[in-house]
Amino acid sequence: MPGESPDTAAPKTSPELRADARRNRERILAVARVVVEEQGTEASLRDIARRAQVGLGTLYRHFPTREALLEALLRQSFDRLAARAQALGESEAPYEALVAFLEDLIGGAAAYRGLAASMMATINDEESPLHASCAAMRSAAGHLLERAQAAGRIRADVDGTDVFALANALSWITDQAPSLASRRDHLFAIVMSGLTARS
Amino acid sequence: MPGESPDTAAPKTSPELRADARRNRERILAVARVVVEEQGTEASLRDIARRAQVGLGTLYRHFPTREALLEALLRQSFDRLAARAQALGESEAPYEALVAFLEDLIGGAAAYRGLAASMMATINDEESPLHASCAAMRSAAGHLLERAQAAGRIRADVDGTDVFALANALSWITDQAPSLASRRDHLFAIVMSGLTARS
DNA sequence: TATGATTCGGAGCAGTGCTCCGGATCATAA
DNA sequence: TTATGATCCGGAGCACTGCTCCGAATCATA
Repeated sequence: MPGESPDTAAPKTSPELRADARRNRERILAVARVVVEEQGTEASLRDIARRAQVGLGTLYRHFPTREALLEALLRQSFDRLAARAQALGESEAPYEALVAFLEDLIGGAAAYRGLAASMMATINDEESPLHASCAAMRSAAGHLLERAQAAGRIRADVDGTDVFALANALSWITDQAPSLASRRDHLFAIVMSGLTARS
Repeated sequence: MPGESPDTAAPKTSPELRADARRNRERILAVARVVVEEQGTEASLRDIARRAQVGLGTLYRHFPTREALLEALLRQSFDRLAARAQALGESEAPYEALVAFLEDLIGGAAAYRGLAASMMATINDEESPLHASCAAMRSAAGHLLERAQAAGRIRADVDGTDVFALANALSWITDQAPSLASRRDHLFAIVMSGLTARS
């Protein structure tokens, strides 16, 4: 039988999950979304497995690390943000486009407590599953920044990482002290004012 | 004996620890300082007890909560910062005094990883042992802010909590991404620029 | 030196992340 | 339809965490 069907026996790159596996994967994701919303990105994985009526091993097989699970939860949001940046890149108002994108980014980071920290961690950790999709979004956003700088609206001595870090830092403030949530827009305006180029 | 010496027999507010207790307390603090420097504010308390050659119960008796231990580690720094704010309050340059204080605050928060988060937590948690000493420092700093605002150098629509949150957020950035440590002063300048009053 | 209050130390409980593998489940071929 | 074998599941188990509790050791005092 060695020569029978070498091609069909070849390692499949996307192995078409078995029916039960597919079901479990989706249940885990659905439950994870709820639990992470409740407990933040540091939610108990055991709890997620329990509430998904799935063994702990099953969860770890589908999502080997916590970041892998987060990535599955967030990929859609990242792609949406990247697309948003792309769309805003066609806009005629560079500064306003950047502001609109950052508002979106900061608002998105508020979805899960601890998300800002997770995103910051991807800056240095190239191995993180979150790194790729997050970096893609950051690079798309980089265009908006450069355009606003070229238009003379944003000071030239900042880069995309600076702005990304500041945006996450603002999200973090609300994470830590929910009582400051009402100040978020105000603090954002202050930071934007600091980023503005002076003549 | 009721009338003998009611005062000396009265409940002692600071119960003069026993000799061995005093020794242990100091050893724990010394070790904790090292371990927290290594592992951050989330350091393993068991590890601290082990390295202090002390039982876990002993550690918990002297410091019932993690915050209590942190408070003991930080009280001196808080007092120093409060005194610094007081001293700078006499200065003739309100804006420069505020900047100097904030630089000191941010630099201090860099001592332990996670410290910025711990300080932010005290804003809402009045029960935290850190709350009192931290609030004292904040109020001392409040004067510096008001003076800079009265001098027309800082915009009037921010309060002490806003500035405190922004300062901690800057410390947090370095916490999360040590690679951005070199940008800290730059990011601080940007935020200060945002806080500056425009004519 | 004996007594009694203080303090110590770590066993124990419930939780966490993560690994590993015997057994159940599914797809497929007969 | 049934048997076979690859795939996937589930949870016991390990090492760690924070925290409590109480018998035993230690200290101060009479």
